[in-house]
Amino acid sequence: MLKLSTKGQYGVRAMFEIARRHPGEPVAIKEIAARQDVSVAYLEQILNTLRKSGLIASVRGPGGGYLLSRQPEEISIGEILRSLDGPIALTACQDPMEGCVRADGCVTSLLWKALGEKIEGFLDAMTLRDLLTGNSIKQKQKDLYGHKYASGEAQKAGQQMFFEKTGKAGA
Amino acid sequence: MLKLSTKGQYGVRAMFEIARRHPGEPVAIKEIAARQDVSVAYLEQILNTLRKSGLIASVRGPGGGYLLSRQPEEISIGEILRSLDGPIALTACQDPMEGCVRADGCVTSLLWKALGEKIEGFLDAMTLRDLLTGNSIKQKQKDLYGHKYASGEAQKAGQQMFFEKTGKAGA
DNA sequence: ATAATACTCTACTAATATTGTCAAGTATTT
DNA sequence: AAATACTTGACAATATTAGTAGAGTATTAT
Ligand code: FES
Ligand code: FES
Repeated sequence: MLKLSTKGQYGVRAMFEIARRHPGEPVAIKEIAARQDVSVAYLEQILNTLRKSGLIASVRGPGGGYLLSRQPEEISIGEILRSLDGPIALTACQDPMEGCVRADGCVTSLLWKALGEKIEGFLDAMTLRDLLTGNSIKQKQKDLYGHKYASGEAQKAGQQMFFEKTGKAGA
Repeated sequence: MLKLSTKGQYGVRAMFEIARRHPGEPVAIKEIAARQDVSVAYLEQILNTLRKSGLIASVRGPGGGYLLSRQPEEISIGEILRSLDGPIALTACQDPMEGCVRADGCVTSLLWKALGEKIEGFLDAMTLRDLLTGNSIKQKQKDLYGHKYASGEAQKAGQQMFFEKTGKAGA
């Protein structure tokens, strides 16, 4: 249960490949496809979406490819996944597009909401930079757990979110 | 993305209905169906699975129905969901049944693993008792966040899990 | 210019998983 | 023995995911 789409997974891995060379030469789609063992056609679809979301930029012509639009520490995993798979919506009731009439009287509503925010908090706090430095994942988790944050963007996503960001399922 | 199946959702709500009357008379499937607005046939399927997992027991004959097998504080949401939808497996690589050869060389592996454990920790720490008391969800979250746990079962699921439970994707 | 390289876009199909229904059967109690 | 209620397995409808195909556009090196 709670499966992540391959699109999302490939997207994150592709972004990682692009981030590896940042700042530097554009990364060709062909190269990413080879490294990550995904078809070029499928990757095109994915990168195209990411480009439209403004996370990457493309350079055409020979020697062209993709570049990060921002610094690695300014691109969170959460953003990448949302761009490709839409917002996290554990249940139909939590989906901003659908909403639920009963929400107030429903016990599980709070439960799913809390979980959703917890997940989103994690994904928004984790950036490409964290992936690049690799071993920082464990450290970061410890930080998250111990109530402190390591990298810039993260502060927005942590503690505050858990208690203040309530405008989501309200509909 | 990261949708929870209706099966899982209905299952949790059904368990909640059963827990409401605990300890006491068995709860008829018909009653649950009416309260939660789910078809009897679908619920039968769900409750049957839960019974086989040992979370509930059934009483036959007139006046029969379903009862909790354990105390509400001993039944976690995580257990309910795993029973109905199988283990949490964000990616194929994290799935205990599949595993991944590349796991060691893959950056995102740690990421999904960490997220999966975070989710599982949350779901295992949350019990039917918490749903019954309702307002404790917020409090519990605060507890979780602040590094302490409120109810029995929870201790197993929290801090330890984040740093020690590593046998999952190892395959 | 023009060929080679590389990104862009839309549509479509195949596979899979989810969601839920149906019907016949078994057990228990009044 | 009749009513109630759980039990089981098969199956159909639907939705989503995953991935392919192919035609097209832009850019640059020569
Ligand atoms: S039924 Fe919509 S929030 Fe529970
Ligand atoms: S490809 Fe299997 S862990 Fe990354």
